[in-house]
Amino acid sequence: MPGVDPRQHLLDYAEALFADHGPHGVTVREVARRARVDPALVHYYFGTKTALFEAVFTRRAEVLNAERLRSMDAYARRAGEHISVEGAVEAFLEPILRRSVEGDPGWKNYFRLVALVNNTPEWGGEMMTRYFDPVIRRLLDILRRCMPEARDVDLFWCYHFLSGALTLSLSQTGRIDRLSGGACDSADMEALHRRMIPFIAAGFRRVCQPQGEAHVA
Amino acid sequence: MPGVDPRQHLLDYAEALFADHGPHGVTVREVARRARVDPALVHYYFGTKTALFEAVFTRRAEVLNAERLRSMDAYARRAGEHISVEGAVEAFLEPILRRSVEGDPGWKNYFRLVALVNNTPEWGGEMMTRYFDPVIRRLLDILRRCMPEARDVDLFWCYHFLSGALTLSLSQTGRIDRLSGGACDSADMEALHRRMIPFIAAGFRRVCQPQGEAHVA
DNA sequence: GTCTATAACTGGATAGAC
DNA sequence: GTCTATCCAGTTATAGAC
Repeated sequence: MPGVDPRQHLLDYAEALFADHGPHGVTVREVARRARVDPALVHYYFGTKTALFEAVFTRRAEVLNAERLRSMDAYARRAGEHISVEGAVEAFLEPILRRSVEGDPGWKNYFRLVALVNNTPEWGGEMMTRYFDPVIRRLLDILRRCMPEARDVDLFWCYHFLSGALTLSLSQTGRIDRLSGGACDSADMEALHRRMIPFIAAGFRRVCQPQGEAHVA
Repeated sequence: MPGVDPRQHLLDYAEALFADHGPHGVTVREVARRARVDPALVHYYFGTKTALFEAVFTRRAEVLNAERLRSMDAYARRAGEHISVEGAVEAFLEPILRRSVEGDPGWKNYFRLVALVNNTPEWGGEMMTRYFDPVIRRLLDILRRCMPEARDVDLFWCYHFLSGALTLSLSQTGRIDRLSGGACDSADMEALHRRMIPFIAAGFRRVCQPQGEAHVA
């Protein structure tokens, strides 16, 4: 393979395999075989299998986090006083949903991996915190401005529901396709986007702002 | 261990380990070691590691599904014309949340395992469908009566959000504890219950019944 | 039913030639 | 940087004694 960085090449295949089977379900040899790279080179580049896993997780996290912070800042500036729960959630999710809609297979694999990690006790609590907390705090800051009377514990729990709904939707298990007998397509990220924002925003309002539920911005 | 069924005993320890690390992260030897049972007996009782995993998953699914169907039927009878989205979701979730509140460690491990499976492409689509679809169809039947104008695709997507929010909440990764700096306790299933029902019900209404959002039952 | 022994194999990791 | 050869710990699974 001329002109290809073998390091990035390995990360791509490791990402896809880790997303399907989880780190324990993947062997270094299998990653190397798929990438048509010698198994010993995986250790040359990354040292250990665990380090390879961390490298996969880090690579896109940094790109994504930076963009999500920009997206929320831009929204807050743009909206000014007319800030809304829908707008905040939209700004938080947009960088993820846009990449999903665009269909880049690397990003789709990455999101499946995040979903798996998020729901696995062995890594979930620690890794998700380490990589994504700053972005979430920014979202909650904006939501506090929309709902000044919201209690922090309510905001945290509602974010937890958002996180679960989002990661399952990104995990692409084909679940909703089977459940609906083909009426829904788990790869249709446009359909997801249209429903997810109002669903989540309505939930936040109901729990965090029980009195003011009626006035939708 | 006198008077203990070694089969159930093995299932308990396998359940706990599978829930923590996923099937690939667990060895038959480790299950046997924890259960203080000879490794060869695992094969004697269950045949293969995969069969052990299926046995773990099946054992409680049957108990739980039967009770969830009863719970929803009882609610539909009791509520009659005054059926509500909140009530339907509550009836659907009650058998799960009650067991979580009661704190039986076996059930808590099982719920963590379901969360992990739900978000792993390797098994998620197939196993969740095979075990849980009848219960979900019953929920959607009741919701259709609450929201006659709801479209099926909307109901399926909203259920998907419910499923993601629920399984992440049951996965007990300690995520929300860290995120909230200790203000929330992921093991506090009462706190979960109080917020989850209104959050999910509001989301369903907003997406499936955009016109009638104002009149809460 | 239970345990010992072992077959047959695969895993991560490395030393060292090129 | 790349690849061959290999170490060795650990894997599922089973045969066969008790």
